Amino acid sequence: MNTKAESRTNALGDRIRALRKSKGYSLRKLAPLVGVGFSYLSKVENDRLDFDGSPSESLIHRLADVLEADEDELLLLARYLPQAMADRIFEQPELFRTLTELPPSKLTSVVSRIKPRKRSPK
Amino acid sequence: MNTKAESRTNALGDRIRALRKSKGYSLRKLAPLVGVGFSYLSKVENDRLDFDGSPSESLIHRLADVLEADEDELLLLARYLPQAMADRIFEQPELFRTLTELPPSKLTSVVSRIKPRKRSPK
DNA sequence: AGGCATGTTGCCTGAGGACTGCTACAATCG
DNA sequence: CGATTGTAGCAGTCCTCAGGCAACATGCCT
Repeated sequence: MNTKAESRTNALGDRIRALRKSKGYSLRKLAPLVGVGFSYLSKVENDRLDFDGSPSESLIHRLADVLEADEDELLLLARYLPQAMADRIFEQPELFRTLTELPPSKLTSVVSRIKPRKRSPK
Repeated sequence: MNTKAESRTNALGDRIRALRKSKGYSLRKLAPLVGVGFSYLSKVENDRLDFDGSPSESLIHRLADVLEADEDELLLLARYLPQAMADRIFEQPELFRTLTELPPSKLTSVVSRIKPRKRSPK
């Protein structure tokens, strides 16, 4: 009943919109800078693409570039694997299989041991 | 100078061929069981697809099925992320970013601490 | 030798993805 | 008010992917 469209949280679009606004760009301004039409950008931000899926990886790339954002963050929101991550994963697959099989809580604790930082309250 | 074709080690094709032979299938026997033409299978095994890339995820799936192989293993060889892994990664992206940024040796040691040993025969 | 099963390769095509490029419309604002 | 902005629909384009097909080579068996 819901291929996507309604109800889906849409983190990517929201993030892009926020970035765009923070730069003071309108859709019509930004579009040519990343080489697409403004109406397409609108659809991206609202997660209203004709088909089901994300915009191309290369568009994400250009957006990160122009909006001076963290490319990997955007890639992940669009459900693309950043290159560096992909390399590591496919290089040591079993290792990551082990990790993904861990219960989330344990995984989190393991990582927090490695990397102390990362807290919530500001 | 080398889009791919030559020199690439081709782990996926080799693995599929091994599995196929171990089941005593010829290309022509196996092909209909996974719903593709035998010549396409040959290309898959030899990594001679027209373009650069892997066969479809769904073909990998059917191959794992028919050949009674570990699906995730094949998916990873074909550079597809197994669903479970993808879910975890996109669910907790920063966590995996941290992990992939670790030097390989450290990552390995961390994991081996979690999972004692992959070791040993029954 | 012939025949047949097997594997390899090059060209071809159909479907779908990633957009373009309009157009029209509603809301906002200065 | 007019100008700017965002939303939406839809036809049409271009390209890549995934696989099909026919022809070819090679081996093996009696």
